[in-house]
Amino acid sequence: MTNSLQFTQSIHEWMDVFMHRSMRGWGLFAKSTGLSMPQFSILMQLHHRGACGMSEVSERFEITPAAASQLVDKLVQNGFVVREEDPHDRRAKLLNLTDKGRDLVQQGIEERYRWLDQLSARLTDEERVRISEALDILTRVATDLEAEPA
Amino acid sequence: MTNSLQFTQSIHEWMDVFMHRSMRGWGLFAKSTGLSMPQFSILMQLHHRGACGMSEVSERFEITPAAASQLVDKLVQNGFVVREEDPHDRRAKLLNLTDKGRDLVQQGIEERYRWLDQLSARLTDEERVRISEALDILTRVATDLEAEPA
DNA sequence: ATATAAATTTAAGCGCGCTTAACTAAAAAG
DNA sequence: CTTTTTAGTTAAGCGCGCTTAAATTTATAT
Repeated sequence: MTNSLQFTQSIHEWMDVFMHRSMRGWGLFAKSTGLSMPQFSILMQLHHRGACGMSEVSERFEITPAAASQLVDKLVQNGFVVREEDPHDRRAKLLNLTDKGRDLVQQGIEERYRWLDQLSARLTDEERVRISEALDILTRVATDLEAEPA
Repeated sequence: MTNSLQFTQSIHEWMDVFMHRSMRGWGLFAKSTGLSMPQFSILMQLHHRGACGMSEVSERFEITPAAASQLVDKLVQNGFVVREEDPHDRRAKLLNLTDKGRDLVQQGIEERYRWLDQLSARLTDEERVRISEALDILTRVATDLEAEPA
């Protein structure tokens, strides 16, 4: 209990620094590509979760199917995404990243991680080990917490 | 060098989990208040950096003075911000949070931290100490890195 | 005193993401 | 085989954040 306060303060400070820097970089990258944030998010989602239909986009982003369709349409027009027919259900579409889309995502991910790697370069071996262990614990607990939303 | 890869992976994983959850919560809160993200950001900035003029808002968010003026205007109309004359320069305005604005920010901050505190509750005392130390190192290094942008 | 610069506001207009409503086409149910 | 449900699209229209351009007021420089 006594260290709970210290923990709280440490994680809050880290969060402030981290969020500020990370969001900034992310936003700037999205802007530099000419894509809006919602458009870029769809690309990222396609990358992380793989091909999906329009309805899934609609549900995950909590927008109407109409909005999803229009949003995706711009990505298709710009050559980042292909909209194919689902062979199992001809009503549905299968959204997939094109090579161009995959490149952009990869570029975004690298951009996003660059700062963290600069951080890494400034640490000693011992610090890296300790931080690595600490973050693994946090990740595990956070993942657990997500899994059981109750 | 050998542990550099492990560190990279750990921090990237943590980043993914953390960003996802954190941004979602933040966005939902902003939405629940009826404020847009840019509007809410101005409130947060006023809270963190204190009163300032229109030009500062304009510069910090990289928008034109006109845009800043209009954005702030909505916050004023909704009673979150007051726009007073700067006594030292009657051309300039001094933006300040109202009590209502301060309350909202406070609420947002608590919302934003709630998840982290849930995380904390699941850790042992020893884990908290170790994580706390690790994050402090990261925060220090990150702050240093920001300071010398070169 | 006059000219210039700075801080801000107002107005017009654009693109975006979003919603509702109406529509098409294919699958599933009866 | 008809009816209903599901997946997706299109069109009209709204609010938002943004920009440029023009105007206003106050400070600064000459």
